[in-house]
Amino acid sequence: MASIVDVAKKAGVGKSTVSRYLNGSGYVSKANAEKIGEAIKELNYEPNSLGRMLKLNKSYTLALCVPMLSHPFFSKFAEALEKALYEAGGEDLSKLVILSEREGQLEQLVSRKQIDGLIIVTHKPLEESTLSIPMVTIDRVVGKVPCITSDNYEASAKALEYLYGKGYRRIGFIGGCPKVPSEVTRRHDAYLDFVASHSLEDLSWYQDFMHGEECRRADEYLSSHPDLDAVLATSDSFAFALYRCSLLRDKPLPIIAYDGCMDDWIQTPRFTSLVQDIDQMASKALETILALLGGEKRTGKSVVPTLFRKGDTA
Amino acid sequence: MASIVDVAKKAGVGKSTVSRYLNGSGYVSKANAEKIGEAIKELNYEPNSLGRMLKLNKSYTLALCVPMLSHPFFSKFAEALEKALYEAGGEDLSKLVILSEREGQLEQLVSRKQIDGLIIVTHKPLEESTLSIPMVTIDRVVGKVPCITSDNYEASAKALEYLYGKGYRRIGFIGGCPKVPSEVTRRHDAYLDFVASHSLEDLSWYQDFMHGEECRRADEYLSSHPDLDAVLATSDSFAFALYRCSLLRDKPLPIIAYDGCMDDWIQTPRFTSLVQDIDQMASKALETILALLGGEKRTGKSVVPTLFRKGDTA
DNA sequence: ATGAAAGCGCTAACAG
DNA sequence: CTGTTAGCGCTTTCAT
Repeated sequence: MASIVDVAKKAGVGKSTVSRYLNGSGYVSKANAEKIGEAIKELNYEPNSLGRMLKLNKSYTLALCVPMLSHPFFSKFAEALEKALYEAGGEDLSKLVILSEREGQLEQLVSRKQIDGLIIVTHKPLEESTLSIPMVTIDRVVGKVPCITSDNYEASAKALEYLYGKGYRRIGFIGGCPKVPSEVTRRHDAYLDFVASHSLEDLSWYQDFMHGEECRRADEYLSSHPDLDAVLATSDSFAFALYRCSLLRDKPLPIIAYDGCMDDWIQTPRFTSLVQDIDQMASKALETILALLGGEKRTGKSVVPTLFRKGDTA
Repeated sequence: MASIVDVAKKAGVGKSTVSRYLNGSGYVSKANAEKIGEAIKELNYEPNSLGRMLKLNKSYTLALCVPMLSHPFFSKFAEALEKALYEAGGEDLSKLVILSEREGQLEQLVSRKQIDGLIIVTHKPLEESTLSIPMVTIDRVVGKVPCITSDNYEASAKALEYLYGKGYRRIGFIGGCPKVPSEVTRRHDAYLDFVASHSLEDLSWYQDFMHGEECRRADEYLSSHPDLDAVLATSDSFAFALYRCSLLRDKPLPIIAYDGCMDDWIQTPRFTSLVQDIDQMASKALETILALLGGEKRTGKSVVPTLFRKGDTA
């Protein structure tokens, strides 16, 4: 495996000249540039990133931490982020490592210098040490850490008004209540404001729960609220669960679903959905973390608009 | 940030002793071990992986290359692999980077020493240079590269016999035909053998296609085969598409679906499915690549049994 | 059992 | 514009 000194030797120059040539920093004479280019080609030289990493004390690696990669929203997000990172280019920094919520793993990766930056979609408590590297969150509120989110309040309000406009009055809400400060609570805020301002009854189910329990929760919800006219569900899973349970009871309940992530796989029912712009959220997250990595100070939240998409369920 | 020499100084020993202490290689006296342990604690020392990486010329990073991370099968696989990797432990080597099929990216990562091993689920043509590092494939056949797959032939045969046993005679098959040698072609082999041995008509659709076209393809398939009794679909998406299209035509067609990956999100219909044991495939893939990394020679394929799960669609 | 020393491949002052 | 030099933090002979 040829190294930079081999190239330098072959081209008859010093290795710093080769380094400059490689990085475009500093000047290299045309003549030398040419010789170096040839040497590189002949030797089939590829820079060894490990050397640069050590020297620069950077791993050229970003980590994405998700609660559950197999969840359609998170896998879409991860996919979009990976794509955005690739497109952002840069000689190196083309690696995205995926992590699940786990005790200590993130901390170790950080302290051992294996990752440069962190994108958090989890709602797991954070160790302080993690905070020492550039970080951005999705939805989650952590001190002054930049947060990318969607217009949860406005989108929810719009959906609820839509249902109201259709004449529904017993309008429900089902969703998981995060254990840590998060922008997604704005969806429930919108619901509460909505029922208050229209003098409607609060028919919401808003609690902490685990992925996988959606079906049971939806069933319990319908049992305790037998006379709903329509529901705003905060995830595709809840929407499907509600749809199914309501169908088994008698009529399919009008439903608006957050996300609408599964349309590529499921054609029916086509839910009326509040579609988060995952691509844009990923791009903004990346843009922010790259800025942070570049030394810029960033803080506060960045809001991405949500798309209301009419389907068949409401 | 404390380095190994700081620890050595504080403990009053040489840095090689600290290194030995850290790696458990070679001997270090009880007395020194204790002093080193204290120094590490006091300094809050964490080894910088970058140094080790350069020295050992290893990145402690594995790459997983998938066609589409948002596809339920692939995201489940990635999740399982990440979990298996974490559980395999090892002081370092806890990183999994996710890559999409893309021109040149893999090659660059390899030549720049940014990944040590590769798990391939894609059907993209491979550059030769990529083959220079340890690699394992899922389903795909590439020379002597170890391949993890499921018992595609037997599982398909069993499903087809099941349909036959139910009295169906006009049994169809729909699936994508990979462009490169792959174990999944065994599913179609099983179908062809099945219709031949039972003197049935070959009613299969088996062509190359793109993700996202399932619905249109299914519709075309039903148009050209209006009198099917039942179908074996090689993916959840095809199954859903068929289900939907057949429903719109008149009767819901009996369907058996490969994968059954979406049961966590969709409760209805519950497809009768051939469920691949993704966790086990991921574990085997990891076990194999770690063995390869450890210098073992491995080759040939490793077959994981598929589960036949009765649902409501057949 | 241990320390000194060399060196992995690269970048970045610095002096020319 | 360019070469020399000095490390980045770690592992690993090799003497002792």
